[in-house]
Amino acid sequence: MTLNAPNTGKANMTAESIASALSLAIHEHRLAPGTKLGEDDLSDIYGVSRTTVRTALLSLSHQQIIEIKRNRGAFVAQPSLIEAHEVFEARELLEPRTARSAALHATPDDVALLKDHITQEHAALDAGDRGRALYLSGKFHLEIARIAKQQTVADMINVLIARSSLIIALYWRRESALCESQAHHALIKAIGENDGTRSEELMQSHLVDLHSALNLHELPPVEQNLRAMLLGDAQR
Amino acid sequence: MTLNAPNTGKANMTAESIASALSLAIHEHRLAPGTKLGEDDLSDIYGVSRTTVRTALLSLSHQQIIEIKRNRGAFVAQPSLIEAHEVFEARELLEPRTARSAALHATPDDVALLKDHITQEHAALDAGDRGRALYLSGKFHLEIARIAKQQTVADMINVLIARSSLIIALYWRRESALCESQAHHALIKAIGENDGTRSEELMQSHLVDLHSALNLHELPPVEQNLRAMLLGDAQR
DNA sequence: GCACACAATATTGTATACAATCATGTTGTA
DNA sequence: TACAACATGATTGTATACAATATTGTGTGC
Repeated sequence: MTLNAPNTGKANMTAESIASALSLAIHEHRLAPGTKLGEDDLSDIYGVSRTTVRTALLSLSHQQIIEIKRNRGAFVAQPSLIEAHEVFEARELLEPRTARSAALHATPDDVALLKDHITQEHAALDAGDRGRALYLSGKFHLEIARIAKQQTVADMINVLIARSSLIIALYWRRESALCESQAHHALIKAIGENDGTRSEELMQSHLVDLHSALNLHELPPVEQNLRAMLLGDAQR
Repeated sequence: MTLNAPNTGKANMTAESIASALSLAIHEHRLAPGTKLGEDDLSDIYGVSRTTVRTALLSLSHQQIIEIKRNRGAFVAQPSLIEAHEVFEARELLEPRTARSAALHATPDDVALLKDHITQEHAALDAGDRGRALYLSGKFHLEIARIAKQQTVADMINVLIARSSLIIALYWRRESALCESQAHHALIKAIGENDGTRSEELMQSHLVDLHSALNLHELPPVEQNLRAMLLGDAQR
């Protein structure tokens, strides 16, 4: 298993850093939806007591990144198709107008930071690290909320982005990983020109685009997947 | 201190029920912003170990209802003025369009439920229980999100409502507690007529109205309050 | 008498121990 | 052989014990 976060196993592992490490691993699709997160395993891996692990898991469950089933343990969340739609609908409520606000607030430094983000994302893609590219792509959206100076909305978007990553793991249809790069470039341009209206429009259409790239008819939860795996695709 | 939730001190107190009890107490302004929530006190009150209390507190801190300061304990949150504006801005992003959606989904039963909510709220006001009336008023907004069948957005609104209650405790200006009753009645009417556009407009103006009822120049955090309490209002 | 340092106390943070629950493997019986 | 009841092991839930940190009280030196 690949849980090698930056400081795995080292000392000074707080509940927060463990939560971050797990969150990153899930973001980057190193941990698949449905994966069991045993407390003993994690306490061994990170060298802390189960108490600390449980705090971290509780934190992640509040972000709906993992699901804690009573007396059965923690599992990487498997958003249903309904939840998937809800998440993208929520993003469509929050992000377009946040992008407008960001465009009005953005300084040249902000724009440079966004460009740097895209550069890193491309570098990750070139290195074949799709997971990291996806993570950085999410951070791009979060950065826009930060520029808009709206921490409360940024926090909500952050959670929605994490859940989006799980949704993409389960329901993504398109093959090309580059498909959104154009949208992000156009957004940067509009934000750099302090064009609020255009930024809002671009964000809106970008999100609709992402939303429409979901495979709406796939049956995701493990049980159904098990069916498919055992009976072959014909039964789906 | 008045922490007498429905089943205070009784058996079968889970972390969740403790969190609910505390959340309700904060909602109803029985616990003021800044109040220290000592772990030993709570474990005595509810008859559980500190472990259970801590999970409850952690849950509330994730909703930003309380603030946990490392090595110093948990306190009822004291949103800053900036946060106050952010919370209402976020609500203005989410709730109007959710109200529209609710209007399109609403069944007669839903409308009856909303009316019942208002009746209860009036009853609480007549009984002089302003705290409970405020709580019910918040639940009214949450109910609309539920009718819209958007759990993800409903969860976010739920958190924002709780924080709004704290904000009202700190920054509320108006005297009349009835001021929003009209707005809620109008909303029910529009939703009952399945008039999405009007519902959205009404919710928007209702939120703007609430937002504008905040005292923008009040200095809230305890430190300043302490100054005021010790030096008198002249120093503010 | 005042400020600073130090000690005592109280409270939180973390680890460990025990209890409860669930999953699984075994055995007995029809 | 098939099924059910039971026993075993593993894993989570809760409580307690210990360590670390912050707060408060006291004393000493100037």
